[in-house]
Amino acid sequence: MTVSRVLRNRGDVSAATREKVLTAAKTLGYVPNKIAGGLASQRVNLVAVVIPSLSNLVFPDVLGGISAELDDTGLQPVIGVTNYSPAREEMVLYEMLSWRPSGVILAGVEHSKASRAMLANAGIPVIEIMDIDGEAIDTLVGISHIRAGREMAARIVEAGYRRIGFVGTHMPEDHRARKRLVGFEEGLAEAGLQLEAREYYQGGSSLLKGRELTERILTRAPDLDFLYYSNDMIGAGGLLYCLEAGYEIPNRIGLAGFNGVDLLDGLPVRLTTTDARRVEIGRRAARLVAGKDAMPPDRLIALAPTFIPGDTIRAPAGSARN
Amino acid sequence: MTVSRVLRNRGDVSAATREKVLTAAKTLGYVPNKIAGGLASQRVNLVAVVIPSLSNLVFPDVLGGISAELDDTGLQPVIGVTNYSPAREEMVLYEMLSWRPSGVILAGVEHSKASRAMLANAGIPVIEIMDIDGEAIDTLVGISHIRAGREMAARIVEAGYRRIGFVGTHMPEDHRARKRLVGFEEGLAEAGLQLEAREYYQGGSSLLKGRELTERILTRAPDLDFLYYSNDMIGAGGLLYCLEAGYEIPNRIGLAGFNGVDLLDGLPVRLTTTDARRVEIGRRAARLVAGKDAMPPDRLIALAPTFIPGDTIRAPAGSARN
DNA sequence: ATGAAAGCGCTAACAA
DNA sequence: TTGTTAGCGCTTTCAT
Repeated sequence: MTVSRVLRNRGDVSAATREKVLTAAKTLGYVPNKIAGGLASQRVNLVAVVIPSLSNLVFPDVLGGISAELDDTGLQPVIGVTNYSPAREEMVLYEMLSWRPSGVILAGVEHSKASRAMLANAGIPVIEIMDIDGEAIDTLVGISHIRAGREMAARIVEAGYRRIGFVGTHMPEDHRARKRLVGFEEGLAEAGLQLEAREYYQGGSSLLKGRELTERILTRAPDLDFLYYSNDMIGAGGLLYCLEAGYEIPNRIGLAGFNGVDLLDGLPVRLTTTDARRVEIGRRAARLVAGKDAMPPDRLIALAPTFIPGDTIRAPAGSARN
Repeated sequence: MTVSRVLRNRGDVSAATREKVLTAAKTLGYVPNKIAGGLASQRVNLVAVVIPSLSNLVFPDVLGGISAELDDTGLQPVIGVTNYSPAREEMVLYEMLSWRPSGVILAGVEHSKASRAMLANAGIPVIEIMDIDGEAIDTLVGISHIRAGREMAARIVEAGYRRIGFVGTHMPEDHRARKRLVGFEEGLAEAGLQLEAREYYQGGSSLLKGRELTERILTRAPDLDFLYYSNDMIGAGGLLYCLEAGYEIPNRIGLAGFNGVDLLDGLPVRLTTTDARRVEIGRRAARLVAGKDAMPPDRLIALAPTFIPGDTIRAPAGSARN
């Protein structure tokens, strides 16, 4: 009926009736039923966004990018959280797809067979974000974490460090952290080096974890001259520990994290890290599902992880000191 | 038809046909259409959760509580973000209510008239969380931020501090931060004191902001002996600044934040703060919408903000030192 | 234990 | 420019 036309600004409606309908709707407190609308039109203005965690500082940034880019499109993000569990991811996807969203944005390229099948058959754009080291279901937007790890290794070696340790999460399902470590070790190997020590932890990242792990690894392997952390939060904890313990940074020991979170900008010393391009990844993914950008012909948008020097790594050997 | 019965484990279905349907569904990659289902049944397993921000460390915790408690109920949270804008909140609510969720959980008690009307007429449980200083639409779950501010003032005065400054956000729409300050000033007034200086900032909280503001306020008012921050993140930044600047903490100057985020646990010195009971608030709200708990007769679940002593406040005058 | 049929509140196509 | 009508894919009720 005409009401529908008015509420959706569709078709020709006289200004008079338009006005009438609008005021009637307002006074009645009418809220249209999108369930019926969606059923009738076979279209729904929702974009499913599936991420592993909200407490990880990384994902709010991605969501920010998505949300900013979706804002003027009439599309609405719907967020699902998997807690890094493939089984949960499958459930969440099933739930979300049963609402027939107009697109899916999900973190990572590792998914259960059933999840992949669901997504491939959904008949909607599926953008896998954050990580491009893997096989796309539809389209990938992200950085190579292998490359990020490898590049950091190169910088560290170049700066003259030789006895290098790693501190990171032991979550088999955090594939991006795992790939960074793989790339990192490859990078070291190219220079004829290998990791001297590793320290793993479970659960969320916090300054405290970073401290504890750093103390532990330096107790076990006191002659380490560099520590690579799997994220900035534990890296910052390690940094605080080293400062207190009196290590001279970056000469006696260097440190690097990963992500480039600006929350931590005010630390006593700026932590060396890699910007994971989180906001940009969110934006690009959203632009694709919104149809603002055309799908890339090779189904891939690869961004470059960006090295952030900070103060916890020496200048490369042979370079001018500033 | 029978298929529907199987997929929802309803009614009597023979094990044989049941099996048949299930395998057929799996091989076809069938995903039921909840839009149609929702329209037919007039029920939908979604709970709308509306919060101001995701980058604020507070809300992921609340969401964690909600999600944990909803997990075994078949209900799914759908998250909407308002960026502290009442207009956006109205839009988000409109969108969400048009999907006829089975409940709404939203942060704060300040909403536009239209928002209140929508929610009141939705005919579903509406739980306003975080803040109980205001008029409920339906039911409130949270802490009194006025009380939180007032109690912190009492502790500070009791510990013998007298020249007190405040560092906080200047967001007119962050009502909880505003109320804490109101309560704080009331608390000071009861002791015959008033704030000696204030420093406001805009935008997100970070360590760096905390540093800068602290330097600024201490430059303007060098004889302050206590700083109350509107959250832990800027409090931590201030703490780092004071440590570096050589202030003796907590004797020369004391510091306190708000929230009790454990992300920051590993700071060189533990920041005095107030636990805002975020996870518990999320849990209780979720239990209400899920029907696990009965609605409280007085439409209010008031939790107590919990003082966390930390190391940045002196022991109360006259108490035994430990 | 299974099938048949009505109808949820809209949209889209068509008629007036 | 406005009104009419037939579904959208399920759930619910009733009949078998």
